[in-house]
Amino acid sequence: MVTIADIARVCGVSKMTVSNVLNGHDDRVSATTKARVLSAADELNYQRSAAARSLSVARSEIISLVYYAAAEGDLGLSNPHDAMLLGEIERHISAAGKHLMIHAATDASDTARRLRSWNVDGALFLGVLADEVEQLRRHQDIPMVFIDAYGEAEISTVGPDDEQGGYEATRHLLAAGHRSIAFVGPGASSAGVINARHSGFTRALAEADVSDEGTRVIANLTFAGAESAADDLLSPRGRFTAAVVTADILAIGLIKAFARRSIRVPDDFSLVGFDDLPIAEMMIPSLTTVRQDIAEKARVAVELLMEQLDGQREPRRITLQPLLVERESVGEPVRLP
Amino acid sequence: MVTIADIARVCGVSKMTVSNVLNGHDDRVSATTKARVLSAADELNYQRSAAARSLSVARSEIISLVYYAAAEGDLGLSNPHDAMLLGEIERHISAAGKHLMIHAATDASDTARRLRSWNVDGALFLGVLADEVEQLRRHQDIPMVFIDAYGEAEISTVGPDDEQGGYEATRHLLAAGHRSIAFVGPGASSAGVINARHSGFTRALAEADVSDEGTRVIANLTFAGAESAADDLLSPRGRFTAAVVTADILAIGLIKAFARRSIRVPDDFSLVGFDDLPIAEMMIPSLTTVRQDIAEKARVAVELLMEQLDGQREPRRITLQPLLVERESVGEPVRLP
DNA sequence: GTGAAAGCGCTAACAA
DNA sequence: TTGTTAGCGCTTTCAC
Repeated sequence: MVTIADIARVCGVSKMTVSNVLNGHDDRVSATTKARVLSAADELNYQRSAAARSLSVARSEIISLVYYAAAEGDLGLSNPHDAMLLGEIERHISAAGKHLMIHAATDASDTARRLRSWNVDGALFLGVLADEVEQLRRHQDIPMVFIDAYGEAEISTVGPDDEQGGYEATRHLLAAGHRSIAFVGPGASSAGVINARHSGFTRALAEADVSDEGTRVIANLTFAGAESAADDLLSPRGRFTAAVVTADILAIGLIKAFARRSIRVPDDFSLVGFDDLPIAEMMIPSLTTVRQDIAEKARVAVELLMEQLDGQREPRRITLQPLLVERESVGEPVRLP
Repeated sequence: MVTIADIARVCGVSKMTVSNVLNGHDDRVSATTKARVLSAADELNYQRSAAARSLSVARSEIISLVYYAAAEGDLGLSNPHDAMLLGEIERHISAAGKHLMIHAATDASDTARRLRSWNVDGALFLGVLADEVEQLRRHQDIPMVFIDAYGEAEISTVGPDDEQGGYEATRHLLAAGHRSIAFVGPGASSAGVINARHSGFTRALAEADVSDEGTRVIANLTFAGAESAADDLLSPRGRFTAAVVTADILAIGLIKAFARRSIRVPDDFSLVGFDDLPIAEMMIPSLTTVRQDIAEKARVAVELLMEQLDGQREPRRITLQPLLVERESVGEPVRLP
């Protein structure tokens, strides 16, 4: 391994001079020695040791991305949304000259330990758990930004305006003439995202003077979940003519489950999804859905983090406007026989 | 920040003793002091500095996952396959007590630089580029495992047996009675994966005494790509009755494009995909496809890497057996009018 | 403009 | 069983 000592020897200067050159402290070194050092560094293919630097300046230039994986062998990172987000985040972190570590976490203290271990400069959190933030902060008070998180804590967050998304999805169905609209999503235990979307749903119904009684249908984000939700939606037959579905993947499952029951979308039943996954466009029928701008979300998340790294202390909460993408899964209401 | 010096002071022992305790060098320390040190460490909420340790032992416990993102704003990590793989890899790396850094890379020397910077213990490569390995190794000779990579280089690799996959997909169509079968995938410039699958395709056709002349159809993995491929497949009408498609996502696009042209799958045309994405099952029709066991791939990749970290020098090439998952997208051949 | 000394937190090697 | 010394590669401080 080649160190600044090697360069110093080659150039006949001290380590300090080399260090100054390499760090751009131009005022402390003559132009000629600078050139000499630089070319020697290049010659020797020098690469600064991040660990050594980190140790001596007490900054690591590492950003951690922490995502929460439910304990049960469930791989937290398994959907296109997360993948795209991660890819975008990596770009911005790299562009800022920093390094990205990722890890799944199940509990806050373990997470804090790992962040401290590398003296991570800042962390991005993906998923739930905003309320564990205090516990985290107690151990490790570094800049943190929470993505798609809900909670009361005083933290920087980025996420879609889910209430508005739920509202717009519902308005769209109402505008198409639907009055018997279900809200399909994971159960109560789940994250605030769902609740926010549900609030928007409720608001839209209220505005239209439509009751929301008995409209909430629980469905897990699995095939089986879609199957059983389909049964719920269709019994009794004609109970609902449309549904706001909290995830495209679930809407897709529903379309499938409906097909098994000879219910066609949108002819017999209308659906609005959430996310606008790449496949939403490719489905038959293609999915009308509420889009999140993932690239924008990543950009803002990193920006908020950098802001804090630059000294900004007050947390900021950014909500991104959702966009309703109209495609083929919404039609006029039909009463089934 | 609390260091071993703090613990040493509290316990009235030397730093060395603390270090020994913390590293489990039980033979060098009495049970009682060990207990004292341990409880003090716990008390003070001590966390070892990874940077300091890395510096002193010349090992970082960092594994890098490098994936290649084409230059053009294309986010390398955007599909479920990569996301799931990444999630699984993280699990294994974490379980092994190591840390995972990820970064997109466009050229080998940049990549090498970053690996050296953190003195990364080993690296996993996702995607192409196996042939740049020599260039990488020249700069940084650490354990490396290439996932889904093709090339001549002497390296450890994990990947599906694509030739076999292509073979089985084609056999399946032949068995269903098809004789006019196309092979649809990205162009020649693309990775070896495609070529391997194509070899399997050719082999199956040859065995069945079917000519493969003019059977290769080029299609980019985009919507537009699927559209134009659909045109190619259907002109002249009836040229093909089935296709082996090198990616589920492309097969899905094709189904859609076909639908626009009133061609139904599998009634009018049969398709076999590759990957078995989660949505493959959810499509209408659900997709017959060649599955890769992603979790297994991740497991093996990490295993190969650990092997090398443990001193194993000869590279190993592991191919994973593909599994043809029969679903609804293959039917009997029909000559279109 | 340049350099020497000290120290970041840790551990390997050697003494005691 | 425990402690001392030295050093990993870098930067900060202060002197020249």
